[in-house]
Amino acid sequence: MNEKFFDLKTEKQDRMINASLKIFSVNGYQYASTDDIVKEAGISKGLLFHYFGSKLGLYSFLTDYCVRYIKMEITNIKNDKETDYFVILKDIETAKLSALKKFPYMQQFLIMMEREDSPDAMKATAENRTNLKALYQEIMKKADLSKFRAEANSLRIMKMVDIMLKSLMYEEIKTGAFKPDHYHTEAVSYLDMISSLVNKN
Amino acid sequence: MNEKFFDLKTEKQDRMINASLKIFSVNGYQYASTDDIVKEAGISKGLLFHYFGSKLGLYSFLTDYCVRYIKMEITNIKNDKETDYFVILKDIETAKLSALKKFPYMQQFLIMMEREDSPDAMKATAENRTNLKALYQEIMKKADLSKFRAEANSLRIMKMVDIMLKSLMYEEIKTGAFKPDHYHTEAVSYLDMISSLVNKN
Amino acid sequence: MNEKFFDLKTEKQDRMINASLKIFSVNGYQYASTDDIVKEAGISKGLLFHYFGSKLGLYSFLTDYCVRYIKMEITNIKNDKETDYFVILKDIETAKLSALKKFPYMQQFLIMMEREDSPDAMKATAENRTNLKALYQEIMKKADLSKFRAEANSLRIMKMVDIMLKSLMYEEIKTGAFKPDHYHTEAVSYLDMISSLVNKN
Amino acid sequence: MNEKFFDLKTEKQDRMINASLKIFSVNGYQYASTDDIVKEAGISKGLLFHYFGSKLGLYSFLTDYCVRYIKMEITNIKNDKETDYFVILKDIETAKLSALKKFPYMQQFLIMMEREDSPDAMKATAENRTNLKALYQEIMKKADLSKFRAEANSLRIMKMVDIMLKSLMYEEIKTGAFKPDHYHTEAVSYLDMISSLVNKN
DNA sequence: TATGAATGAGCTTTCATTCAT
DNA sequence: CATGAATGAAAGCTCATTCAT
Repeated sequence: MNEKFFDLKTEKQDRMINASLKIFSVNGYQYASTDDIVKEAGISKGLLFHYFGSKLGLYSFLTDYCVRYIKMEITNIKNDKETDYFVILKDIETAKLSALKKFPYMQQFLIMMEREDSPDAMKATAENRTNLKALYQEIMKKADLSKFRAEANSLRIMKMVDIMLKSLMYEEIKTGAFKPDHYHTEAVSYLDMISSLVNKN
Repeated sequence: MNEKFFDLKTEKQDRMINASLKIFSVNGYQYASTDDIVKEAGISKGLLFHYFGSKLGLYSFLTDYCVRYIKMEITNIKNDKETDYFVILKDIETAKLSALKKFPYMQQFLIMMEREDSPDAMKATAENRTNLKALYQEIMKKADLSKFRAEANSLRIMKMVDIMLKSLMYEEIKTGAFKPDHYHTEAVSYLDMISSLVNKN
Repeated sequence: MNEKFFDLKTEKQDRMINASLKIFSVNGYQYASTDDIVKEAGISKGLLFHYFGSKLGLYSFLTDYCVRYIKMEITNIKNDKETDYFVILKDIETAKLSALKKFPYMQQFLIMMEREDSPDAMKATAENRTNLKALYQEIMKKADLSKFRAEANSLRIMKMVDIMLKSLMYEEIKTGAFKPDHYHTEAVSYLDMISSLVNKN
Repeated sequence: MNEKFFDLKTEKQDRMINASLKIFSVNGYQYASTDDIVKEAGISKGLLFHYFGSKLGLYSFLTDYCVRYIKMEITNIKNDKETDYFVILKDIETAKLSALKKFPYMQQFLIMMEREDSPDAMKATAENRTNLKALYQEIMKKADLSKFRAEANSLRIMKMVDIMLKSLMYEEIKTGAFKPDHYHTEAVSYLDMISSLVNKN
């Protein structure tokens, strides 16, 4: 991408980013048309390609941008003392919720990114997907997994919970308008249930 | 579709079906090119359209075919007496495994079908998706959910398990060659673990 | 074409000819599909091409066949003594009417042939069109044009009448089912009117 | 169609229109290839579809455009006082002649349009064909048909003249290069002759 | 910097024609 | 003689990308 993008007025940057996130989130990489993106952003076709070179370049940039932003939100808010796996997860969910204020489509974009089936898009985002996963693992080092019942294989539990939360959000995205608060309530319900099943006592 | 397709030698039918399943599974509806399909099947472009009318017609046929096939496998193998939710699920997994012998890409195709984001493809498969879901629900009526611990909300548990199994397979598909046996072992491990957490005692 | 066509049973020959005439008449050369023709004739695709080599070859054969047939009908029936231009024309119309008994689509085919806009079809039928025109001119040599009023340029009158009759039939063909008797009545009305305007007294 | 077409330089608009008129006139709807049109117009494939959406959309636009243009020419030039049917017709012919200066293929296009046998093309032009016919009828209300001899059925005479003029032009178009002036002379000759036969005295 | 008209490779689909049986 | 499954060139159309202004 062309670094001069950051010299644009913040308002225009955000307009372009939000428009792109929206179109990619709603349609997925392949069905997102650059025509729709520039219409939504109120800019010209040429400008998009001037700054991002290609549709894939734009997608790649957005991936970077979102992962960086989410990392920041999560790093800021987390409570370093907490050791309960499920409580930490709930904190992360709360942090994500706050990221949606500025960029309403950011979460949807990240969820869609992980389901992307376009080979190009997958290649372009591989690094960031790994990146994000690493962050979660880093955070989760603090979790005290010894609280888990003996029957609960901790790796499997963690993967299951991860998949569960992503699917919940994906489902809401697909069945119409995604409502952050409703999702948050659902997510907490699941986490509480799993917690009561997995933690001792 | 043109019913004369079924008059072709079974070998050719299977070659066409397998090739289509493969290309659609690997690329998704939109990115699956009819050129690739005919190349893989070793037939001409015209023939494909002679039998299936359109790319969407082919996709629609495959959906029908797979759902019907899987339903048959599941109906045949299930043990009517069993009431344990997790044991029933394991029986279903075993049934699916056997379906893969003839059509290696059938499961992948069905998994991809449920994630399809092309509006056309979604419309064409809506009925079959509902259909398949109904079959699972029918089978699951026999499950005795009173075995679940009080903390386990049965609807949430069932949804979670469903998502879990699909994601497991999807993950294997996406990270290279899908190996039925490996998937099966994994699936059983998860089911056993969840069972031990959810069932009383 | 393959002359062995004439060794086929007359019934089959006629079935193939009638089917072809029908499909070409109704759709015109370009929109007539060989699939429709073989379906209508109850024969296989291969047979059609075995005898006629190509769609154009079939079309060309039909042109020949119809022109020859119509020439025969006209030659047989005409009254050699008649000299009134318009009476001769009415005799010809009556002769054409009788040709429709065996080949219902023959007239329509010939009318459509003259309007054909496919370059290939036009080239293939040029000779026969000229041929047919020559026959009419030959017959019309007997007409006593001195009966015409001075203001009536005989060449222009003849061309006008010719065009008029063809258009009348074309119109009936295009607006649904062509009814020979209705057409015949109309044609005679026009001929009578023009006669009364053009002939002296 | 995309209204931005009219923002293009007039020269380019005319180039695209003329090229399309030419290719459609010469080949008819079905045989007119979009490849030929863009080659003739010196533009890319994409541009054609950008402005007109589809081959049928282009055809439909041209129909509109020509009918509107011809209506304008006819409305401008006609002499409101004239009541002689044949003189009015000659005025119309003169008006048409002037339309050909800017768009040489306009008349040919309209003539071919009335003979079109493609179902799609026919549906798309039905309204405009009716439209054009209505204009002629409106103009012809001023004609004083009481001048006609008793033997001349006015409806039949008018239809005959109409068919005659169209066929004259069609014939010239089909037998090579259409020459407006030559056609005009021919048309006037026919009109004068018919006039002298049909009008009293 | 910003525009949007213009491009063309690549896709799905059609249909006259061929050829193994 | 007869079949019809199979072919593939050519058509209409899409959309990410370019470039003159």
